[in-house]
Amino acid sequence: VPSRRPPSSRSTREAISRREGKALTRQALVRAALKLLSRNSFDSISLREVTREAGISPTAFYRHFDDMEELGLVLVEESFGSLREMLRVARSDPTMFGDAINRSVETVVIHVRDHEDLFRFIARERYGGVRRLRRAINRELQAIADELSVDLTAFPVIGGWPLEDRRMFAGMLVETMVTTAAALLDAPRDQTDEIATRAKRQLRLMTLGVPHWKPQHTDRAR
Amino acid sequence: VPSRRPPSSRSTREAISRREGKALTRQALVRAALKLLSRNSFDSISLREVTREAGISPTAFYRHFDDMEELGLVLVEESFGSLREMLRVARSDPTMFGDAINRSVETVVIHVRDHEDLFRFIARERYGGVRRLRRAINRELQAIADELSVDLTAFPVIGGWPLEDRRMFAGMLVETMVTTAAALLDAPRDQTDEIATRAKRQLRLMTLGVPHWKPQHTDRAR
DNA sequence: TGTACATCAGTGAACGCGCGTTCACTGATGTAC
DNA sequence: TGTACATCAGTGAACGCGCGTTCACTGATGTAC
Repeated sequence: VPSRRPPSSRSTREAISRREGKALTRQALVRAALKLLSRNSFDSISLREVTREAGISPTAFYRHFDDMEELGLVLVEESFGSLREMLRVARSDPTMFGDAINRSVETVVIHVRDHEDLFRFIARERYGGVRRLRRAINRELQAIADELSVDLTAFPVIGGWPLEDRRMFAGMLVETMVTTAAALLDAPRDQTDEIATRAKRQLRLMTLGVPHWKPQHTDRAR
Repeated sequence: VPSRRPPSSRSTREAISRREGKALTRQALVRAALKLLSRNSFDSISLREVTREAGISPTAFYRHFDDMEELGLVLVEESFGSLREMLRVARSDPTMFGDAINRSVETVVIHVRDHEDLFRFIARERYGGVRRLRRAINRELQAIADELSVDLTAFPVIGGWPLEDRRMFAGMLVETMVTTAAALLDAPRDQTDEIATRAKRQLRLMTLGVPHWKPQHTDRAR
């Protein structure tokens, strides 16, 4: 009668605490779900598929999540955790050269290739069939756009815009990045450059409009 | 033992040919699928659900489609059929006033409200879990963008751009429209104006960049 | 126009299958003394 | 340090259910004469 430790057991026989083991299994469930999500959408994968992929019995699932929807929300959290970390690193990476547009697009290209499952999940479920996931994802994207709108204060012309205008522009940038990521995921590798170039040109055109934009008056009383 | 004509039988007792009856049932299946798709994504709805919603037995499904995927592809075809018809009418509607941006956004707002299921299907399955549907939808969107890039020749500055540049711009416009439609569908009614205004401002900013864009040389030899 | 036969959109029963969830359980890890 | 007990992550059997698909069928519509 087998009943040993977690499915993703370390090859070395390190002593492993119950807490650590549980965390490992949970991670296995999350990774299993992300993997399955690259083929299907969230509301069509089953609890049993996830546990099978993670290497545990279906019933053990309930030790970690109440139901699939809760797993989905954790997926959103963890995906955006990774994404924010990437952005944080990218912002302060001194080895990146070139202007902001080229840098940003290249960053997206690299990270999409390195974390396909994660980006696919976000792109797919953003408009997917599960309301709470859509909400959670759009909330996170909005938060990223809001942070970006603060960063924009450091840029020449746009830095002087009122918050609301910077927010609009940040929204366009984030939107372009997400669309580009989705396009990269669905296209063969040899179209990578084409898609990246297209994104750069689109961003360039947007920035060309910036100096000619008349910021809206900050007359709060509408 | 009942075995009468189609589920969506005309209330009046008009004579109905076999061919017409079959077409009606097929339409009922398409409409049923679109309706179910507003709650779930395509790869999570079942053949039996669709037939139940359409009011026929599960087995009759096979008189119309080989399987669900075929129904999905028909859904794409018919959805874009309607969409193109809307665009055609919108382009030639003499009762629409205002500049192109306001007109376009207002057109999207009106049609999204009138055909929620249709737009939701396109937005949802564009990045959804069924490869062939994604492909089909993106092909159609590309075709719409291409048509638009021809229409753009009629506009002041942009009309002189080379095709490739107009295509890029048309792509941005279509993308903005799709995103706006998706946002409208997922937001409560009282945010309609806010979303529409945002779209108009984004489009305005893009067009401000146009006069300052340096069209790429048409040196075909790269 | 009437009759005999062909077509075929729709039916209901049946199948084997994977699903989510419950249950009582096991046995290693953790803790109290 | 050793012992006795508690905890709890994971197990396998079992359940009822909806699924996709097959099959032989029915009876109104369509067609040939």
